[in-house]
Amino acid sequence: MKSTTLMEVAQRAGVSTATVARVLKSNGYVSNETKDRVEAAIKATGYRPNAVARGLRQQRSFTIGHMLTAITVNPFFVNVAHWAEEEALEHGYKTFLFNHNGEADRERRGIERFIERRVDAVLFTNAIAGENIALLTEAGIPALQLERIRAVGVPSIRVDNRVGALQAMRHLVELGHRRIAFVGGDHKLIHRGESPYPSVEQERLGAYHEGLAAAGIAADPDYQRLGLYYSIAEGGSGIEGYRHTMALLDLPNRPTAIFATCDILAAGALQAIYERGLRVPNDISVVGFDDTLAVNLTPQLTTVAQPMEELGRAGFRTALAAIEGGTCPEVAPLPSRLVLRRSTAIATHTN
Amino acid sequence: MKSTTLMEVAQRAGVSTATVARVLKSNGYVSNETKDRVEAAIKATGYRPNAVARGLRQQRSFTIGHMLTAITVNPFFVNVAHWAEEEALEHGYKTFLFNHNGEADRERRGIERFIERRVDAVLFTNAIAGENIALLTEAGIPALQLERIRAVGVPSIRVDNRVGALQAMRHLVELGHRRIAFVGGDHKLIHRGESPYPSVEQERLGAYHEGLAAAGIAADPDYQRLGLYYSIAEGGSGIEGYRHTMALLDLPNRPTAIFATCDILAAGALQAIYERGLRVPNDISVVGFDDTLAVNLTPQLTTVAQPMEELGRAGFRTALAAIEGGTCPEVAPLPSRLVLRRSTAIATHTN
DNA sequence: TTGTATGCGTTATCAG
DNA sequence: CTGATAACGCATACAA
Repeated sequence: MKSTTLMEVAQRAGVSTATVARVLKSNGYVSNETKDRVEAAIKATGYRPNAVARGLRQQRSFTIGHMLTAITVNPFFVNVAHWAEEEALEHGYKTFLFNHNGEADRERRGIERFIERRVDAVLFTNAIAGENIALLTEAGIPALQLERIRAVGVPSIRVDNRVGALQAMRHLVELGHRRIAFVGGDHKLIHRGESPYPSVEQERLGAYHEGLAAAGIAADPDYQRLGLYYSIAEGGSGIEGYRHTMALLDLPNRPTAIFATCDILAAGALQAIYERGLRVPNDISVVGFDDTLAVNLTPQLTTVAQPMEELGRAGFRTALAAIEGGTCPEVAPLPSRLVLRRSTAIATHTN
Repeated sequence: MKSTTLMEVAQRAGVSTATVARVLKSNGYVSNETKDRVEAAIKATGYRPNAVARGLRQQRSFTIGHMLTAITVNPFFVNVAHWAEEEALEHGYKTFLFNHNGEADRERRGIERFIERRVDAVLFTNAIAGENIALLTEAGIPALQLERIRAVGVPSIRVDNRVGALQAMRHLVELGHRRIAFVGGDHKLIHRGESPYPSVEQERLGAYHEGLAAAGIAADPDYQRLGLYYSIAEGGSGIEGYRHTMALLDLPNRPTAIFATCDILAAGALQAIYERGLRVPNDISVVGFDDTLAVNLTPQLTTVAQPMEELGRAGFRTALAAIEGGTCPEVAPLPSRLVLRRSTAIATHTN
């Protein structure tokens, strides 16, 4: 059953395709009488515009590509993708997703697909390699990096990790904690490419030290555990956080609070603590980062929320501005913020 | 920077567009000499086929639509979507996603978008309304229901919920549990439309009773809690499971095991149990369903895994068969299976 | 083995 | 106010 075309509608209404197009876009002059006839014909035939033909004609597909790290591994990515899609929808756009799984080669292939599909712009959450982004630039397709900067000169929307992390530290300090551990990403392992800004990892670790210093607490290297957030190959479980936490609990003077800078890491931490027969938050407090798994963990996790909705929405809007305006507007970093739940409490055993 | 066209490649190679097309699709006869010239021209110009133009010409967009309930709420949906996308990729296809959030009206609008984009087929995980699917059929676009059947006469790939659920029940019984509670979806609240098959909820509840009967255990209505899995409006937290579990724990003779037929429900159950100061699995065992949140919960959850990868992959393959063969092949129900982790143990306090 | 020509469904320009 | 007509980039039937 072939779908109706403009031509068929025109014939049925006894007008030309140009006239049908005019009533469809409600621009240009059309007499009310013919307009009614055309609208009747449209209804009668169940005509639906062909976006493919329009894309070819207008040299614009009303489609963007969204390159993601691994949508099934960290819920952060689904959320950003979802809200970008939602914003796109409201502007007549659809998005294509692609997961590079941390492999530069896959990222390149994904970008090639995007180019073939003639997407009007590409969002990266997160990019891997600058030379891949360059493929887009060569093709005249605007690119925008969300959250993490992997290539200089490519526009981006960053997150202010510092505000939220500082709130978390202040919160713990106010609860009387002084032995606060940090479980987070290792800048050297995670950061790629170059950037004029500090990496996400540097920001979070920096805020940890800043918070410590503000409270007059000396940093204890034993309390600082750096590594990967999760292994994509291992399916994204919290095993990394589990291992770090076990090591922390084995310390002669174990921490009374743990700041894990990813909910997945925090999930592993909670498992380790539980296994040791300790209770959160009575024996030890835990703060996460992202606000993804948080509500589903036991106990519900106090965590630093990332602005995932705004990241996605602003991401699309900015890309659209680049498509239409030719230039990509600057966007101020989006703030993170602490969300209080049930995994933090007044410090006990503080010596 | 406009992208190169076949025409430009042809001119550069001193041949016609037809010849370039021939070497591109490596069909038809092309002399080695011209083939080399054309390939050189392709490389030199950085030519990339225009999928939009091809789509118009071939009356095939190499794109499918995937209608989802709510991708950010239940990780089940991301996983199915991801694997369908992955399989699609391997066949030169891309997918468009759309979340209807449980609203029939949104589903209709999403389908209209799919039709305008001229997708070659649509996957539903899960459909809401049969009359919406009919829009596709009228447009000559194959539709396929995954996991849940909401419309008769529309092809589907189902999951055998019974096998896995029976394994779970047998597992609990073997551990000595006799007071086993069921926390799950209410067929009357969740099932929509009509189907020749029992609903997912009926299958799971049926297996519960079957497992009970096989062990010679009388079903206790107090142990059976039915409702929604989660509220999309409430952001998909495990609050439903939390409430049911609290009620179960208040019972004079509380259960020693809970079979929650969704990991989100189980997450809420774990929170309730924790809040009451009981330990899983020592004081009470918990089994979930889906294998989504399971690895990240505390303790890691024993759960009935759904075949999400196969559902997605088989979903796309079957849709492709429908696109190319005109008819949609039957697919046998995909099995679910129990995955053992750390939330189940030998029953204590069994009177 | 290669080239020519036509049309896929729109939109946009131009003339009437 | 309306209608012809020409692309958009590609694939294919048909000629040569």
